[in-house]
Amino acid sequence: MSRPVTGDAPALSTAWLRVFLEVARLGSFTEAARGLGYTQSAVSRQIHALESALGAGALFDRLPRGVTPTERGRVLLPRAEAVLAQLDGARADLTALAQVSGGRLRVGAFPTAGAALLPRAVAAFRERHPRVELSCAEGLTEDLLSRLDHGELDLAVVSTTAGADLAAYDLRKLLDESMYVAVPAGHRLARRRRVRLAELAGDDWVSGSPHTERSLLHPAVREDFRPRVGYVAAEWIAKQGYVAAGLAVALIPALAADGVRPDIRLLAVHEDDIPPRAVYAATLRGRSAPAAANAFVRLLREAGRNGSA
Amino acid sequence: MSRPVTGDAPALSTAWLRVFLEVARLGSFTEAARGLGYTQSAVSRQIHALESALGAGALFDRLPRGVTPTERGRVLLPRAEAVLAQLDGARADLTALAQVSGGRLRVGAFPTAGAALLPRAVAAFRERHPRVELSCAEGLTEDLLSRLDHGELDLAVVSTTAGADLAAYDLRKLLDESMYVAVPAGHRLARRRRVRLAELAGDDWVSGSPHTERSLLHPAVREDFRPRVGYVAAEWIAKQGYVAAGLAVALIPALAADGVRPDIRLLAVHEDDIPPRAVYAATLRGRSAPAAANAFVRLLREAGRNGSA
DNA sequence: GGCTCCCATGCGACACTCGCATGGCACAGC
DNA sequence: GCTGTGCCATGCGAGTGTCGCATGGGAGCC
Repeated sequence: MSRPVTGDAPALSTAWLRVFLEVARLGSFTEAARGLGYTQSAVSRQIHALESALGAGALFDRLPRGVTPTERGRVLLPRAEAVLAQLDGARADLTALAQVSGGRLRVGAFPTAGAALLPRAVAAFRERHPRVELSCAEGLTEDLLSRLDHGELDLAVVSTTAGADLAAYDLRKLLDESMYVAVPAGHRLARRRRVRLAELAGDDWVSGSPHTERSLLHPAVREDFRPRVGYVAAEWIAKQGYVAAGLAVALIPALAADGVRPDIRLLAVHEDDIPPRAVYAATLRGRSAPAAANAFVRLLREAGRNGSA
Repeated sequence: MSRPVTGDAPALSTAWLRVFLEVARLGSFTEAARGLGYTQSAVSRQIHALESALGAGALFDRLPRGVTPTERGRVLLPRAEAVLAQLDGARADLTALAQVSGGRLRVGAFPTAGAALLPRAVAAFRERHPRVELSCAEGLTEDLLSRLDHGELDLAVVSTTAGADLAAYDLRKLLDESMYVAVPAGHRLARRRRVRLAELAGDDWVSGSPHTERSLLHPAVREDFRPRVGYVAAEWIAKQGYVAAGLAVALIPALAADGVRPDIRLLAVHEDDIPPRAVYAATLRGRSAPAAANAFVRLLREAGRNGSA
């Protein structure tokens, strides 16, 4: 009904095929046995087993001075070689996977990770495992997890912000991401290293959305801190413009803190005001991760340690 | 030193591969077991055996609701299919050989067989076994046997004339070939069916060679019959010319008796004068003949029975 | 005619694979 | 929250297969 081929044909051992090829090459059961570490009787039996598994008809003519393949044997020869070649190829493929010198890896990451974390890990991965086909995609955490579910991604770099159900995935923590406030170089707090958000209650804010619920400011809002969003800009490069011009201040995740323009200062936000976000590498729950994914996670952690987080 | 691949890798059973593919297709050990006629435990063990034969690393992730191939499993999938396809192909090749619907057959025959015996057998063979690649070569018996020895022929149609050592071959008798004397229609014995050669002692003969030792006349020469070779012609068509013109008589083997021109009569020679030549199909001693060769021999025998011999 | 070389086969030991039954794990439903 | 269900893993005993050892038989060579 379903499978077109491979009916109830008797199974056979690949050892038989190896013995078959060696016998054909050497023209002798005894010689082949010597070469393969078998007894002559074992070779004789294995050839007999192969002959009967393939149906009536001998594969070798037994001559007084060795053996010669019959017509059937000559026909089987290239097939047996192809079979063993495929098996060798399979083994090679698998060892390549184990040594992370083959296969592919599809990584997804939330946008901020693309600033420094991901590029660093990708660069290191490309250098160490150049033969792995690596592809990176950007997306929001929810979207990434969905693509993970659909088998479109092997690994997703996500953060705990969204309400997504991370418990349904295997997580490996990469880093805790703290938050900064970007202020213009001439700001009154510009010399400080750390601030409480209440100190900035009077400033105008530039944010990704006019509604704080949908922006980075969301976890910071409380009674004594209701930020006034004076400007809206989604891209960090635009936010920088407003900040540098002295019009507003802005929140910036630590992962995006690299390469900020020189006329802007970054002040660490107290973790009681905005708790650090955990950044995870997520894989499907219960699924064993590809070796390449494990190697990539290792490099992501390194990148997280070396970078500012 | 010699073989590049297939080191001492552990052997594996093709049954494991079939089970592997079925499990991958159905996503369940239990379902695969049902379809293949195994127990679930047997499937579990076979997959485990395959996994350990291919080195560390699982091929399936065991989930609460069935299994899913791991990366390794996905890589192995096409390889396993290729292996089983090659095995199916091998089986198909072998059954084609057994049913004489494939393979090749190289036949050699001595020249006279090409007159009628061989063409008839070839025609019948081509009709019944159109997918066998059949080739025919002509040659003298000694030459044919040599080519058989060198593996250039699968089957040789030979006769006992030459001093060749037929005992070194496997022979299957096709027919006993008697000899005829060709005489012009107006010859004094033209109405006879059988003659003794002594009755033709006074006639001129046309023969393939001026020396009787190297012609068909050789076995006929004795004290009371020393034929006078008046004309020499190698080709039977030329001999016919001399005979039809009333200039000479000629010996003709039964196999060449077909299609003789109407102004010539053929008289059977008494077998005491020239003993019948045995015609054999020869194959290498001890070598099992291809199925196509056996079929061809059968057709040769039929052709020999139906033709004039 | 004896010798040698090669493959086939009976024998006992060992390993493998099977089915049966049970156990463990995770999810679903009451 | 607990039990039921579905799925895979595994211990056990029986049957089969495969091995090495030893021997037998057939064909050529000296």
